[in-house]
Amino acid sequence: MFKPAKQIRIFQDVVDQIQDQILSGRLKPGDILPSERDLRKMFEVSRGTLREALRVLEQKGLIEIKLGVGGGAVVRDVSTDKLGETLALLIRSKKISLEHLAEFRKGVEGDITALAAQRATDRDIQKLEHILEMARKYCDKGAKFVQQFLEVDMKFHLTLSQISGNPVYETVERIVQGNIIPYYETFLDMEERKLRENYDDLCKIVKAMKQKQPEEARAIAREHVAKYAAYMEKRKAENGIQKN
Amino acid sequence: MFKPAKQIRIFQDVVDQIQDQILSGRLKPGDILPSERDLRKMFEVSRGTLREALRVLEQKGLIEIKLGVGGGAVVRDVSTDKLGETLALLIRSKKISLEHLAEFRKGVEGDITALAAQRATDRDIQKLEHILEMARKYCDKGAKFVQQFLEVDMKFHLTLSQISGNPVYETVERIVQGNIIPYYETFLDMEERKLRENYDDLCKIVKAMKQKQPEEARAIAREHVAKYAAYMEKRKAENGIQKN
DNA sequence: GCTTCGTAATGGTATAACCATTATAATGTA
DNA sequence: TACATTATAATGGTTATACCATTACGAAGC
Repeated sequence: MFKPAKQIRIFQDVVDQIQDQILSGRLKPGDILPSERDLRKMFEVSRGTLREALRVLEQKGLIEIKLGVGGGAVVRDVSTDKLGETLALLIRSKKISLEHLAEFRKGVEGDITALAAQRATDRDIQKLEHILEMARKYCDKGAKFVQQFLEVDMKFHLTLSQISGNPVYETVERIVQGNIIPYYETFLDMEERKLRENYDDLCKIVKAMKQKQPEEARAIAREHVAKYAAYMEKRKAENGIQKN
Repeated sequence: MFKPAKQIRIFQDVVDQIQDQILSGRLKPGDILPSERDLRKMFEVSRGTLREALRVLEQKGLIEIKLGVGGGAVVRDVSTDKLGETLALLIRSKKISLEHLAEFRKGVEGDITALAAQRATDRDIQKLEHILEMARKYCDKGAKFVQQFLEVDMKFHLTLSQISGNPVYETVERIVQGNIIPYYETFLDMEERKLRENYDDLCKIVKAMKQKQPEEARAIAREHVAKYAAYMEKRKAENGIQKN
């Protein structure tokens, strides 16, 4: 019937107030909040309580703290970093396996590619072809440049997600890549044949996009991801056996 | 060449130590950490510093604090709650629109349904048919039971994500639903005809699943979501005009 | 055997002091 | 004058201590 008359935790009230100011846009990225000692007076709380509130806001990714004179809490642009961090926690705690993530990526990458194929401008295609050129360069240089090749491959897919025009896909792509890559990076000794195969896939995707065939592009992208995941899984298994 | 000799922020070291214990499984969900005063002594830090560390861990969703005797920091099961909260921040800060989220959902829901169609056991189908029954009940009762019907619809899709066998999809489904529903709930006056149409879609999905036709199921699911989103967008627009 | 109430453990808050870092201004030097 | 050096003060980071609020548990009383 009634709500408790007061907040149980004062610092939570401080968090809410500052967060509202940021999300409503009254505090913009780059703005610097008053010093802890000044804020303390405004909110009429102790410095410890205020600092607990700042820790929460910092952890939420809404502010970052700078030291020294003129330092303080700087309002950040709300970003997707924290989403990635939380996902990493889920992976580390074995709630989510890399196989599951790879399967998810297969679907998402397909959707992204199909959308991109529908919406790509000539300029977008040019951008992709430029990336393809770089990919080819590293591909020709042989197996020693796997690292660089894979970075370009990453860039390719990230660009596709941008072309899709949907920030959700862009975010998801970033998060998934950021969490899959580090785990696979141990097995970077990809054969040159595989590299070439990978490169050919990318070319086919761009070709399908040019011909405005979204479903064709989707199918290639799905296969592309599936092949990559399967190969990495194989290597992982081999490596696991070696360890015993 | 060299890293700084010490952590700049002591509480961060405390956070890392406790987090490692949790993620490695040495601290399990339900375990209670020593009291602040005891932890303070173990880490050899002040209580304020320790509390800042606890705030960070709490915000990460790794612990929750209980008051009173026998209270303290209880280790939580690493969950997906925080992912949803962060996404909510992105929506509130206008980085992501509901249209974008709906488009994303269309793709994901399709993938989920296709996977579920491949992997559903007889028991899974039974579960879905039981949900369908409830949906039909509310559907027959007419437009006054929209709220209940939509809850069942939600349950249906969540169950599909479970059947898919991939926790990533389950997580994504939960997050997306948790963020789309509240924004649409304002326009709950759905017509009975729409309700029936919605119900028919669900039936068709189950039918396709029974016949082991994943691609058919995918197509229906995609259309289903698209229709729903379009309808809600229409209502939102109407409502927006009324407000002027 | 049940209720009531006191007690102690524990998280939440406040205050005051000091340390570490850093931008800026003051000072010194070529 | 121009540049390097040093002092100063602002600001976040940490510590110590005390007190308040909440809550489980057991003792006292009915």
